[in-house]
Amino acid sequence: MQKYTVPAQSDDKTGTRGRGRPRAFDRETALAEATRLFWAKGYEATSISDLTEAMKIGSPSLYAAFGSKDALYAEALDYYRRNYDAFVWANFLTAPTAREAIGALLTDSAAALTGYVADIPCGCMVTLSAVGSEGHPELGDLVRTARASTFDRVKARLDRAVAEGEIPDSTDVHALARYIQTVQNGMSILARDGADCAELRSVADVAMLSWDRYTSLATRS
Amino acid sequence: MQKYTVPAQSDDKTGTRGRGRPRAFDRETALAEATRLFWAKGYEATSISDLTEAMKIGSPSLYAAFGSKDALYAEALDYYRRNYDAFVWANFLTAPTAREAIGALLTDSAAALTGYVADIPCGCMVTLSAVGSEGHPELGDLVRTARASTFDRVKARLDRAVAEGEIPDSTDVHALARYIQTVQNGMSILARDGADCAELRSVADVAMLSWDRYTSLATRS
DNA sequence: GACTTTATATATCGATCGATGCAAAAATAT
DNA sequence: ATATTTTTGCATCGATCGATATATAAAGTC
Repeated sequence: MQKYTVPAQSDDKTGTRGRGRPRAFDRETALAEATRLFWAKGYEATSISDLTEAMKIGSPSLYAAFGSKDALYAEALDYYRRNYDAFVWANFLTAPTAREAIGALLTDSAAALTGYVADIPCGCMVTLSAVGSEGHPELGDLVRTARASTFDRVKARLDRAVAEGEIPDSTDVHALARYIQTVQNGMSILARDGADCAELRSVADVAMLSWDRYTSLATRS
Repeated sequence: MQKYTVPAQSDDKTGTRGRGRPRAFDRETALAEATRLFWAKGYEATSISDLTEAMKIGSPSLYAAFGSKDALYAEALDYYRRNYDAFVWANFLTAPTAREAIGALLTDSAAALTGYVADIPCGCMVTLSAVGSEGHPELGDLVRTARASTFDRVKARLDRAVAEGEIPDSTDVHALARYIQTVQNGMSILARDGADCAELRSVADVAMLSWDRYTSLATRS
């Protein structure tokens, strides 16, 4: 049922000026290339020409397979989530305590955002996306929702920690979750500007000191 | 010596189809409008048409006065620095202790980045600028340098605090400064997504707990 | 092997991009 | 007043934007 297959390259060294259908393309591979391009350059700065060159297809194929630039970007965001979120969230989700979960989130973010774990662009595609500032309200909502999911996941974990008695009942989990989100967001910008993994790790270490202090305060106004 | 003046509006309700020179413009006012537009929408998403409309001038006037879109953006960055940096840095620079300086920086950032102190776009123009990701290396260097200045100012203040004995000699001021920079950067992204001043203030409060903990550790490996 | 379907490359669309030539009108000088 | 300079609005430039029409070659069907 898959519509786009790659038929063993069908060597197009024929003298016929390449017209028609000399080569098919793999949709997922093309989407991967588009994702990297959007990730590295952003939505506005990435043109259809850039995309077709990187995806090694013509623009009609792009539009037939993805519909529009907007729709392609939306699919790229989903591809990013499916393939790269685990780098940051895997250990968070399995950590036994909230402290270890948050620590893992920041530590793994330091590694992932600096390209330390794989050959990927620096910084988070979602965090650094400027889409939606004007002219693309739907995509703007999409990336804002994606950014909010970081907060939601962290806050849910903190709520659980309160329920389990790991941290005091009086803890302002909303403020603490916002703080974690802030630190992780900030790490993306530093990573984009060239900060390395060790530097972001030290930031994560310092950030966790607030956790210790905050969760050890028995009562708050 | 000023080249662009505004001659009391020279009411152009004349029947003559407005050709020629019906109105002069104030360069600084036009630059202010351009700055707001670049600030709110970013470099790529802001077109010359957007600019000329907001600045209420024709494109030839824009190019005569500023040279190019790149040059205008560079001037807008400078205008931003001249007019809005004080919101964030004024109390930092005059605070007697490093702790108060850092606290003021984060607190004032919370207010400034959310438009609490003036009718300005949310988030830092420099921090959120995606310029330089491709095609504009010179502007990219400019904004990266501007972003680095935050770190430089913070680190200089921390070095002074060490020299004055406010914080221990063994403090890793580089890591601490990077941490502060990270938090402030992250606040810009939250502000762009609609976080309000109170929320960012609570983030600043949590962030300062790391300061207290970090600077009270007598020895470090 | 001839016919139909599918998906591609070429070429190009109208719109808009950043950037200018030109003529007219305000400001200035004489 | 007249001439010169300055600076604008109008019109438009070539290039590129996102998106398509058309023609052609591969794959599928019989």
